[in-house]
Amino acid sequence: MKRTLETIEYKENTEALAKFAKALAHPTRIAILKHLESQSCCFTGDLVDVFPLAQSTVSQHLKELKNAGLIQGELKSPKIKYCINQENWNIAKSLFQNFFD
Amino acid sequence: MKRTLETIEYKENTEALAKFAKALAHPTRIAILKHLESQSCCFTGDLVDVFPLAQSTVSQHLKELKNAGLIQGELKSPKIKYCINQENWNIAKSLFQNFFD
DNA sequence: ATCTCTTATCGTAAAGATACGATTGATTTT
DNA sequence: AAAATCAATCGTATCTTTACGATAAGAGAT
Repeated sequence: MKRTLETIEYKENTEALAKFAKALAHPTRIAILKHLESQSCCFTGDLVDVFPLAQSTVSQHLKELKNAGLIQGELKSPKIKYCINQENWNIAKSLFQNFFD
Repeated sequence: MKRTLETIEYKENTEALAKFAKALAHPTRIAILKHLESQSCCFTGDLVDVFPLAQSTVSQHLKELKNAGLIQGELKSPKIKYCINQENWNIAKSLFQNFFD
């Protein structure tokens, strides 16, 4: 992407909100989060069974959700248990709430 | 993007939510919407003055917001007045609300 | 030590997103 | 009719995203 020379300065929460929105900007990631909400937690393999996607693709989506802070993984060898990160989830929730009035 | 052969079937609201999230997935578009909320309405030119971006770039962001249904334009020659599309705004609002419990 | 199971990461290809300048199109003013 | 104004669209370049298969990495079991 050809970037403008000057870096744009956005208000405090604008970038945070955009970052969360970006994490939610794919139906598979929405579905993963819905699944985690209903199950409270689950393993990567469970998701690979649910979606007709390659294991590597699911793993990549999980990585993005993790980078956005919306989920966290815990090693339960040999599996990894993923859960919602409640703290950041609540932050995202209030950011969206405030945004929509 | 190398697409999978079978089209994934998501639940009713999953794609709609992802579509709205995608529209919000850029700080400039968040800022535009915030501006429209505070001003109730504004012209393209106003936004070009606010952001250090080319006129064509701002226009492109407006187009995406319009395609997502979050805003609508009205010709007030020779300008175009953009406003929030309240109906769809409320739909987006409730989708996010439900999603975050 | 080797094998198995599970998941992350690497390499890669195709499509999409983001930015710009230049041009076009529509309307209003001169 | 010509000029000016405003915003959309076109053409283009670059970066990012999304997908896959293949490989690596970690822990537990044999």
